[in-house]
Amino acid sequence: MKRIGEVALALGLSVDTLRYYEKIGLVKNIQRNGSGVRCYQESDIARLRFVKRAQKIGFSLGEIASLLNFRGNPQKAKPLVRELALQKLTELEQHLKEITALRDELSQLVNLCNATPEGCPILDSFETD
Amino acid sequence: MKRIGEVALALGLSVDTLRYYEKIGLVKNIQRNGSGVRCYQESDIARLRFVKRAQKIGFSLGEIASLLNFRGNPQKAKPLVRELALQKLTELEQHLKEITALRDELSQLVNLCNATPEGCPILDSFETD
DNA sequence: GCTTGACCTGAAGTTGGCTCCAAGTCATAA
DNA sequence: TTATGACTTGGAGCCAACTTCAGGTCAAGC
Repeated sequence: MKRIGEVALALGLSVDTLRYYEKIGLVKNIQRNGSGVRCYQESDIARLRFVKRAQKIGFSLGEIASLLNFRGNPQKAKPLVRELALQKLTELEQHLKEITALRDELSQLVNLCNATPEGCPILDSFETD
Repeated sequence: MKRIGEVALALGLSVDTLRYYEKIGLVKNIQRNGSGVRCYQESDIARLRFVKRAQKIGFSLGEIASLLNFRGNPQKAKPLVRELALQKLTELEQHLKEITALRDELSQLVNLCNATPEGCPILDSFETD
């Protein structure tokens, strides 16, 4: 039965973020004490850890909401979760390719810049087709 | 002397984007005809191509504005541009590392999922510390 | 003369994930 | 008893890079 400040500290989230997660329905039915103060149960905190971990993997809060809904029914969930994970994996691979290409191109420009005594080959490269 | 629609089509940008670029000062002093219609000169279009190319390299519009200002003075610009490019390169490398780590972790989860006949190891992985 | 379509403007809305604010309640410590 | 500090709320603000909207002008074609 932790209060919001303790939970925030424990999880490395801000209290505003915790309230925001509640507002968008990512965590639900947080108990309140007589004064209206949120009292997080262990299960709520586990849910929040789930959110954090899934977010770190690259899922959006919307996708995490889906994952959390799947959680109630693991048998039904398996293929759906697998599909979501595969799709996310594809996105990451694509993202990776694009960034690698950018990195290589920029790296080449910087090398060129080192090798060129005057003028600015980086700016020049933007000028020509 | 092209009109905004032609330029948009030629560059693969929307007319709204072109007007937006003008609003934020990324392109300046676009001529107008008697009716107030924008008339883009070749130099304006070159500038826009510069913007597109720099954006593709991963520079933000703000950074591109700086680059464009440098352009007037290539000698002075060189070290500044080099520094900006190096910094961007570092960012890209960092980004690359993070995404690779995510990719690997998710990939492992999907493999585990393939190898596990029942239950959902992906969801399970979010549950435990 | 009327319609169509491209253009104009300033302002507001969108996205995701927070972050901050003002104004108020409540329990505890000095 | 009063001051502190953690909590409450609804709502606004933030970021980038657009996108959409409402309402208006203008030139060309039928």
